[in-house]
Amino acid sequence: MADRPARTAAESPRWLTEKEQSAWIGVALMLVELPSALDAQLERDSGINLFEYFVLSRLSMTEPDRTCRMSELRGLVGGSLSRLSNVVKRLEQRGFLRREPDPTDGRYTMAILTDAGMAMVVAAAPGHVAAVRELVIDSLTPDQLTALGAIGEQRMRERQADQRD
Amino acid sequence: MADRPARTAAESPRWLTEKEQSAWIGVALMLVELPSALDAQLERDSGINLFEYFVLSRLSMTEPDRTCRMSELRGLVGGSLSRLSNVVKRLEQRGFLRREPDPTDGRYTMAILTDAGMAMVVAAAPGHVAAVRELVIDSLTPDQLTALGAIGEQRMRERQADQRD
DNA sequence: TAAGATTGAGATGTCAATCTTT
DNA sequence: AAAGATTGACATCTCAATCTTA
Repeated sequence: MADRPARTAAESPRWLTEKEQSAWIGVALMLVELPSALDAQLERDSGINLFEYFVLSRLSMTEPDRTCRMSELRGLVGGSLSRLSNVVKRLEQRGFLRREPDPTDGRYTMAILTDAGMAMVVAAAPGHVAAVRELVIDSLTPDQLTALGAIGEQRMRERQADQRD
Repeated sequence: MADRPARTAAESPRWLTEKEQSAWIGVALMLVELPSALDAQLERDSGINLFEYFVLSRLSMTEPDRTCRMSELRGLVGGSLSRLSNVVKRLEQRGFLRREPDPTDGRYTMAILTDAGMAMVVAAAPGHVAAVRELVIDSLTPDQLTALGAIGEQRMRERQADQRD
């Protein structure tokens, strides 16, 4: 993911410094391991995966009626619209949310959290939060948390610009 | 992924504070978006995905002979051994590495980077490094980089303990 | 025609079961 | 029997093509 290949002469993009490289390798490992670990906890304890939880959780926070257009929801959870569409279909089949065309403009689809979906989020949250604490938050110093928060915010801002699908 | 569900009374695990929550949502978004973005660049420019690149890259750094047991390599790249096995099989079929049983102990499999594999890493690295800079490193302050590095390192240490498969 | 959303085919990841060597 | 590695079945993600409404 990072790392210069042994050594080569000609091409010189700005290689990573030692410090950058070791930081990046750590991040890369985190990218590989964190999702699996959080997936495993949720799957085991609640029967849903991380992305499904994230979708339900974000939807549960939309005011005032836990309802949201697919394209807005995509903005809240990241990833592609087709991925979201697949996941939402699965969640609908399991009764955690339902979809309705937007009365205002039939091109939009509204995703609406059901009571069962809300119950699922409420039931799954404690275990998930505990895992997030254990694997990430509680191992950070206040300064690190601040830094991470800033990184995250920036990421969220950049995301606005993107388009996929 | 984080976030308390509206509000509930009884169960009180240590919920995330406002600050923790927004930091975590940012990280969660990063977990969703970064791999796709890096995957896309590598796939487009070099025909391999992020995890494949990571495997080849880490193998290219093993001294002195770019050779490594599967189980050691798994430690270098994270993830499960079966995932690694699948990826290595694909990379072998494409000629980027080969596998041989360890002469010392037939239970081990050695993964050996071929010249073609080395050439692939060398060719793919500049574009990948540029993407890593653009999407991560260059948008961080020195403090943030330090923090991220610390998180990563810790992750690497914890990983040692894990066992999967 | 364009925007939003969905679908289907193919690639990849996961989990449990299996195989090989010790 | 145990360790290391692989396999196969199934779930999920991605990309391109399609469908619907405006």
